[in-house]
Amino acid sequence: MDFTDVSLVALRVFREVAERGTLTAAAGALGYTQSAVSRQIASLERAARAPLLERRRDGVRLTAAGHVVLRRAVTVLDEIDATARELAGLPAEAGTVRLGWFASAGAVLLPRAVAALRRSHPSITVSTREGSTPALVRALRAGTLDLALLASAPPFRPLDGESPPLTVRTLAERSLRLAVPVTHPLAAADSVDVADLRGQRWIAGSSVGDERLMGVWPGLDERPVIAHTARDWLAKLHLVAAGCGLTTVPASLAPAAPAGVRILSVKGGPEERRRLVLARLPHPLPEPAARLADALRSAAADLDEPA
Amino acid sequence: MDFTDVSLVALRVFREVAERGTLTAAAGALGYTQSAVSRQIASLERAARAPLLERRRDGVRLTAAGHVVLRRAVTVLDEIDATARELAGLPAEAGTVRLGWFASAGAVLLPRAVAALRRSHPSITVSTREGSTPALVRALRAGTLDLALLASAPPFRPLDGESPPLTVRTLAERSLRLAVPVTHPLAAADSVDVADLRGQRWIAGSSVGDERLMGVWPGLDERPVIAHTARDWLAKLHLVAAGCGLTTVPASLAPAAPAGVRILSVKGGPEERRRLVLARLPHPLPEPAARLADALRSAAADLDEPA
DNA sequence: TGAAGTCCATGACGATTACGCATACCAGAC
DNA sequence: GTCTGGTATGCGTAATCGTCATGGACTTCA
Repeated sequence: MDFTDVSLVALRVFREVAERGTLTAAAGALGYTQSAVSRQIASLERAARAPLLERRRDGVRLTAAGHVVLRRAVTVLDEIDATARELAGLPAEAGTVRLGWFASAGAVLLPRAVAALRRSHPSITVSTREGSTPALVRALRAGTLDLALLASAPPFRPLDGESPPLTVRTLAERSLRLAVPVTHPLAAADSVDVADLRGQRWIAGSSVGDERLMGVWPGLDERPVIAHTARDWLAKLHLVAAGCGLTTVPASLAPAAPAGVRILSVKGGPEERRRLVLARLPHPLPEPAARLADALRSAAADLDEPA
Repeated sequence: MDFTDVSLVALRVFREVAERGTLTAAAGALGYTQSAVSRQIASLERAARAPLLERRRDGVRLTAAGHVVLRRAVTVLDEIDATARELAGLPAEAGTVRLGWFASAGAVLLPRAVAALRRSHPSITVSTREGSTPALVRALRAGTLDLALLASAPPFRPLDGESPPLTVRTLAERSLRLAVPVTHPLAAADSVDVADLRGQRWIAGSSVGDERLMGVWPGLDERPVIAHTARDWLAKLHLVAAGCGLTTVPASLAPAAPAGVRILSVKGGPEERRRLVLARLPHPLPEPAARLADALRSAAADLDEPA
């Protein structure tokens, strides 16, 4: 079995695995069994005469050979899909751009930029999906996304160690904010001191295990009390409005705060800088993607100006 | 069955069929049965929801949809094969050029150009194969060749009706010549009159059926006597040397005439112009192919000068 | 320290697929 | 008619590929 005899479904499975980071997840996404995916990958590795995945506790990562195959597989599969569209008489998908975004960008920046783009370039179709930073980074590498809106915190590491490195452009850099109920004593002032945050009840992000505890003000010198955990921003903010606790929010989310919530800055501690960045593969960007990138940039700038 | 689910072997089979012009020939080349090829094509057409081949008495021709699929298939298969090479640690085949040639070019122009190129650009690898004009044209379209050296006779039609049209460059245009044994009465002069060709015995090219009878001087007002038929130039010329008959030769072959053969021009009839042309796909040429094209051009020019 | 959860690999089995063989069909040459 | 190109197709067999079920390695939690 030579590599020239690989099957397209094996390549498709491999791309999905590269994007999901897990055989099991890829199987779910494809409607296969984990077993089937495992076999497909095994057969692909046999054809390549080299391991393509490095098996780790929490899933898999691409090896060097894996990156080679992924890059090629993406162009092959894109070509096949383009053929299918061409045969079906559909216009080439030249006018669409695929954007991935981290949840914090979904409430304000994303709708504004997409609306602006629809006004200025009505012919461009934007399709987007939400995802975690690693998922979006993998999707960029797998060629499933053109652009990804990501959050980045100090020490502003590169998004992944792979090569070629992703191109990253900072759209906005502002300090982390605090969401408090308007009924809360702290809500009286425009800003609070970090010392006043001791003993508060917090609404955290994903349950636990995340490297840093999202939602709780970083660097507190106590073990925080987690009253609730929620991934969804709307839920989080309404929990805050209901007086269930405090939480941190990126400054860019401020315009979307519902009634009953005040967004404050926090003084007295180390500055907590947060970046909103736009990432993409280093290759030249297709035209519609470049236009969307422009729209995102100016939407981010507008966000900064009036503040 | 969607087109996105085609199998690579189906694409490979299809490319081979496009190149050979016949299911049976493709089957032979691939080591398959004609039956298997027929089924693969049928399955491909089912996936494409459109006939890709037009069945004719003497084989098949690509339909419009067939051309779409062929173009895509070529890039897909090339990508796959490049992946295989990359995985095997082989250098990308960037330094090689594939040339096809019509038999008349094989004795003089081809060896000279390849030798010159080896001197001037030793790092370029040239791989060549001989073939009939339609076979070479199909191979160009199937992406199996970068360049093709072809013979062309009035009325100098385009090589095929397909689009995009092939790029054709004339390397040399000279008149058809006549090969006679040195012992023949006609060999006394430098040229013969067309009237003297009546009643001669001829050595023709491929048996028959070819649109025009190769080897016999065109336009004779009699039914020529075919003494022998031979496709191979060495055989033909030695048959001439042995006094078995006369035959026509392209002027470019003159330097390769063996002892015992004289190459004469023919006066008194309509001028019989023959072109030696270099054909390729209209896309930009890879660097090594451009160098070989240069070498062929100058070899052809050198051939013309000293004449 | 044991139970439960994550992940991937693999043996057994069944359904589908894809091949080769033989044959049918069609059209042109003689 | 018969022969010689070509393609299509019924049939039997062998290989492929999915699912199911299980096992092994490891982490997390009580």
